[in-house]
Amino acid sequence: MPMSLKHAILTLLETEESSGYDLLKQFQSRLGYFWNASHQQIYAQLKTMHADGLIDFHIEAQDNKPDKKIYTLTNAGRDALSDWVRHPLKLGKVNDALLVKLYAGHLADQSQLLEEMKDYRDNHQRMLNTFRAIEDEYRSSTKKEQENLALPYLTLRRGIIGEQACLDWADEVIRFLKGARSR
Amino acid sequence: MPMSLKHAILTLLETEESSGYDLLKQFQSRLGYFWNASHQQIYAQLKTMHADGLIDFHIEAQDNKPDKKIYTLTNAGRDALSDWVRHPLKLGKVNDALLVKLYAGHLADQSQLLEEMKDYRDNHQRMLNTFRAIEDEYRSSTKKEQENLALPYLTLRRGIIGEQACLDWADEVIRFLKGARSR
DNA sequence: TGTGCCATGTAATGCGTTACATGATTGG
DNA sequence: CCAATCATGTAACGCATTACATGGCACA
Repeated sequence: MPMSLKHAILTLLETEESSGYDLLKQFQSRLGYFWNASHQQIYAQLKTMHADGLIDFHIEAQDNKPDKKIYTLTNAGRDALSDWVRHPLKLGKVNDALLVKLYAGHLADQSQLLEEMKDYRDNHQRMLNTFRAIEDEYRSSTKKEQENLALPYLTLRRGIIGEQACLDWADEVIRFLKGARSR
Repeated sequence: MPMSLKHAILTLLETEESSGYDLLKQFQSRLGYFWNASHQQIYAQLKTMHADGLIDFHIEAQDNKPDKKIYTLTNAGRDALSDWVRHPLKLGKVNDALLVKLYAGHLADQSQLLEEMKDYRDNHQRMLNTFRAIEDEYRSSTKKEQENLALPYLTLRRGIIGEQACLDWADEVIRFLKGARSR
């Protein structure tokens, strides 16, 4: 069982029919933590999934805007999704360029590294803030809604815990680099 | 500036000349946290890097073992590496299949999901134990050595903090899934 | 007039995975 | 005898990135 964009798209369509553009927006906004894809990738994937009979579409005309292709799951798509959910995954691979860079950090300016770490920290701080805002929204919703969104909420928690870990680590590194500079 | 295996290999060769197999072992063991690559990928990459003049090699014969191709950095390779280190990176993309699965978790058995989360937890616990063992080694080395390994140590810290975050999150999810089952 | 959003794509290239392939040695 | 480790690769395929392309609308 390979993992791919395919299953992420099936998952989103299972909840709500969408156009390629809608999917892109979902990835960019609230699902950014767990999956990212470019519009080119999404449109290409939708095309092959349609050819494979996993999804169907109809055209929706709009006023003052281009037409949309609204995709929906077929039965085959639904089957493929629940089949995938039932199979265990391999552990995700870690390929983190920043760590490679730090490992080779003696080749760079300390102050340059420090700048890069600060940027990294800022970016993750921003992500964390976004996630916390979504969490607040969730917490102030009705009990009924909280039950419905329990699983998505757990994925959000992954985002929050993960971003906090990024910040903690970044602070450690920044502290070190500042210390090293003063020597 | 794209990131790739190339820079990870340059980084390793900068410290120590190695064969493709040696590099593989380094990725698999202590560098597992920040970069992973298969042997096929590594051999292919070494070949193109050699063609591009970034590395050189000599053959080393061994008793009772196949010959090795020992690669070293060329000046061009060294330049390419320090050049790369000087340029800022984009943020890494998050594509986490487990989160997609959890998001679509209503399509699966709760007990199946629970099993998968437990496996996930075990795997990350194992990683954390490995990293902590390396950390203990580091902490019990001489001050001189600690200074030399300060940057690699920071990458190890990323591993430790990150794995701990995985465990914390996994526990949260497991607690939830157990609760849901009893309802 | 320019920037950005809406909405869709193609083409080329690069990166990663899976399967296939060889052949010797060591240890249970 | 079987499995694992050492050591190297090829070929086919799939997934991701970058560049290129179109065209209307809204807002400053």
